[in-house]
Amino acid sequence: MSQKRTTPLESPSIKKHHCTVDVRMEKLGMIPFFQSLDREALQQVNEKFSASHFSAGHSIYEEGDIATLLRVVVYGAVKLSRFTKDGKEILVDMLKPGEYFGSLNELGEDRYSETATAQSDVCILSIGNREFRSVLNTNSSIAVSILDITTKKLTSAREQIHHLTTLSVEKRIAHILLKLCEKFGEKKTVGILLQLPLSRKDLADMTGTSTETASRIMSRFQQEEMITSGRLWVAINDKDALSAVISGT
Amino acid sequence: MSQKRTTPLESPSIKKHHCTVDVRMEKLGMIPFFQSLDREALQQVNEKFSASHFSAGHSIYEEGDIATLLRVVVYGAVKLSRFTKDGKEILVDMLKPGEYFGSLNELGEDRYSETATAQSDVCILSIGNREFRSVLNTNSSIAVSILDITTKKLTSAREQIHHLTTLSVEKRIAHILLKLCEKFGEKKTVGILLQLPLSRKDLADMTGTSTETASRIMSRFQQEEMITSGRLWVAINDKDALSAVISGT
DNA sequence: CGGTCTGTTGAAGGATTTCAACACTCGTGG
DNA sequence: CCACGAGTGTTGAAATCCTTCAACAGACCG
Repeated sequence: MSQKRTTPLESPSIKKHHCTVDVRMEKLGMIPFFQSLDREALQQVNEKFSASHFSAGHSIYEEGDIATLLRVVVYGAVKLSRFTKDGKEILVDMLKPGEYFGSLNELGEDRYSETATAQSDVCILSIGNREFRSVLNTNSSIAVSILDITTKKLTSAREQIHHLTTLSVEKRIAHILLKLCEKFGEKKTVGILLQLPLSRKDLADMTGTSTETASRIMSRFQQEEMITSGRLWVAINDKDALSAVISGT
Repeated sequence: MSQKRTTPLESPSIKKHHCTVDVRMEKLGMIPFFQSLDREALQQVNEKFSASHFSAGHSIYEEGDIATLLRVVVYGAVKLSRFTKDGKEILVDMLKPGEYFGSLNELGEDRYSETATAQSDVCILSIGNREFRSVLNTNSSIAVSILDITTKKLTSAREQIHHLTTLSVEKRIAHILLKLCEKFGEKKTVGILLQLPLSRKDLADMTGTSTETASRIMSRFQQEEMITSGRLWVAINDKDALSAVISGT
């Protein structure tokens, strides 16, 4: 077993031609809430979107900016987070291709309640808030579909609240690792690699703890061979053991 | 100033005739997401709902039950909460008349992710999940309206996560008091009375702390005359002072 | 007027944060 | 090509906020 730790993550380079009209159509069609549309309706919707790219670490919009666009991740991972006055970051959600974010507000401008950052290099489609609402109004199946997604996110947020108030930091980290595993996991020769750049600070911000505590716990997990981890990457070796950590005393 | 502390809350007795067809129509019309309907459409929707009553403290449904009904609070307050294995309760939301709860799932039964309890005596309207989805599909304005509400709840849940991970217990309690004040507050001779039965344990469960800590902090607030409180009731005297607690060091 | 539910207060103990110092990785420019 | 520096990860020790355990007081109900 090589101890050499070159980053095992996929190269995040984006080929610009990813966002030609045809590929956009294909991507839009893959998005859960557009799956009910036929090709013609999809084409109509497609014309209202415009594409943009951001490289890793760059901000897409910031908390407090006036919210006008609804966006969809086409490629890469987007991090949603909030900041305290003294600069501490709280990680709200981590999005993968097919998920929406940004403004879904009623007309009359609200402001973004969180900051969106490109976690890796990303490709984004966006549409004006106003236009999207007219799509929703003409197409109730899309509205219902987005409602379902939002309801699930609400349930998940409430689950997180539950965890924050009842579980120890160790269990919270075990849980978030399993959750990320389901969403971003990719089977490799040994274990399941999380296909996104993930620092100790990101983990800490997701579980509401300090970088140091997250580091200590990850070290322990690694010693017990549940995970393997290096600079900005994590692989899970033993899901069952992590589950056991959560249920244990 | 009388130190006598008889409960200043409104008598929670429900007159049964509250739920005659006419009154139901009136109540339904007041619910935010039905306001776009004309009288005829409202009547059609109304026929699909059925009414029920629960007295304070009784369970409406429990976490894990099969979820088939969507419900709307007509009168009183409903508490949504979750429980840990060892019985600790986490308060997820506190609902007032006009708010919906229960199942909003896709067909193919899911289970309730939380327990609903009558916080006071309550009157509830309910409708089958399946039927409600057909209402949504024929009436996109309702779907959009519910989507808006759910989006707001999601934002609010995320704000709570933010608070849980960055604020001290004292600040979290100050914050929840202000939030409850906006939702359930009623101006009285002195201060603003929260129009719902609210124990120290409820406050603790909302802010993710222990009953004792909540009690200590409420005592301090009362000593500093920001609030007045007795058995199962709280009145806020000085909102600005509570805000100051949140922003302070 | 006793029992139960709710609220209060003290003291000990524990989980986590904070402060501090150091090691490692990676990209960049000399 | 190597050295440097910034970003990231690790580890120890002290400090702190909060929980837990325990005992008791007051309010409400039958």
